[in-house]
Amino acid sequence: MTPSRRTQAASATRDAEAWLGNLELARTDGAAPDAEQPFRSVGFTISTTGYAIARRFQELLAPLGLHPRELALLQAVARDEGVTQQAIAERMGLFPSRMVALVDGLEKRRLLKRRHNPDDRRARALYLTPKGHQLLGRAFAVAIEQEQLLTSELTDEEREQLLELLARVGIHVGIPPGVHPGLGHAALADE
Amino acid sequence: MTPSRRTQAASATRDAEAWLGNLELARTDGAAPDAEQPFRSVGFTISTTGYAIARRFQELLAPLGLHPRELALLQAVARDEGVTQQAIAERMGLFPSRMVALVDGLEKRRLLKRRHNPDDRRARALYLTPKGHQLLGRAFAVAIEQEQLLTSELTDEEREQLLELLARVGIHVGIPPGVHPGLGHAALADE
DNA sequence: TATTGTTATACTCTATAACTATA
DNA sequence: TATAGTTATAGAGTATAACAATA
Repeated sequence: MTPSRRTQAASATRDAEAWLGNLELARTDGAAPDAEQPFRSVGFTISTTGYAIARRFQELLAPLGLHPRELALLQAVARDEGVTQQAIAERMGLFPSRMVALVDGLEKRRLLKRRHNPDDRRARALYLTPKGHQLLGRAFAVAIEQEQLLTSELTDEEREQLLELLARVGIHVGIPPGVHPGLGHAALADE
Repeated sequence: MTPSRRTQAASATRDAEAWLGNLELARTDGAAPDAEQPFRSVGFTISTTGYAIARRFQELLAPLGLHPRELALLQAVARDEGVTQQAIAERMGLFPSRMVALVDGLEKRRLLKRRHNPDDRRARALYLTPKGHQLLGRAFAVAIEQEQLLTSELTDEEREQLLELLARVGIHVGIPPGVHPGLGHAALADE
């Protein structure tokens, strides 16, 4: 049933790596890894689940012709029309040279456009086109749909509690307690 | 205070990407992204937290000269001494050609060694050296230390509940309910 | 003829450095 | 002289294909 090992790979969308996905931790007391009672690590579980979610989201986004990174850029522009490329590059933790290619691609597809900043003709201000706004809306719909699926097994209370517990864990890896949109990721981005 | 944008990058260990780390979702009802009440997405939060955990783990592992992928390999061999490269490659979702480089590196460092399988002289059986066993032990110690830090703010009950809630979310992205060590990641690895 | 492991090659992605046009 | 954006280049990392030894 397993296809030949030479062809099998071609189909896989095996992009990054499953992070800790292949790692199975021993029990806390240091017993042998194959001990009877399995120890489920919180870190491992969050990491694995988070990877699977991100990956699925990327798949859901693909039909729109959008990579998560592109969506992030579109959203950053929508939130703050007229920002310069550099400002966004800094906010997203990208190199200026990467920004160029990223913006090029979206501009070619008429999702956003560059204009010269009249005050400083070196700088390029970014704006979404109507088509960009529309696609952004569709991408949000996808995200919201996934979110609803993910939480479909949870009551509102459980959902809140999950977020609260995650926050208490996240503190130890540099995720600020009150994750406000627009500020949340900054700490992550620059170490 | 910000260093020149030309030099700043050199220091960054900005490896993969922050997945959904830059993505901030709108509210469920589709209101404007900058609406007053922030909506915290479960998918976004798990993904971001999991990425930060994996990344921190990678940093903690670096002083041992070990990449998570190498640790995964060492552990797979420890769990099943004498396995062939191909068996492990399949289990870890790696291409045979990638396995070669991976094993080469670890063998050069005397952490494991290849032997010819007497039954089938094409196949190479993998074994850990004592040094490999020792390093694996140290890596586990690091993992356990991180796990303890991550859960230091949680009671045992809360920890169990967090795992339970995560499992209920994970079902929707293909993570099997009872994540037994040794089986857990398989579904993820080959789509 | 098929299979294990290997080597060689091509391709993608990202980081660094050099360049231009403005300031 | 410094800065925003761009282009060009080099370096990882990874997938594909060709190959040698063995079955």
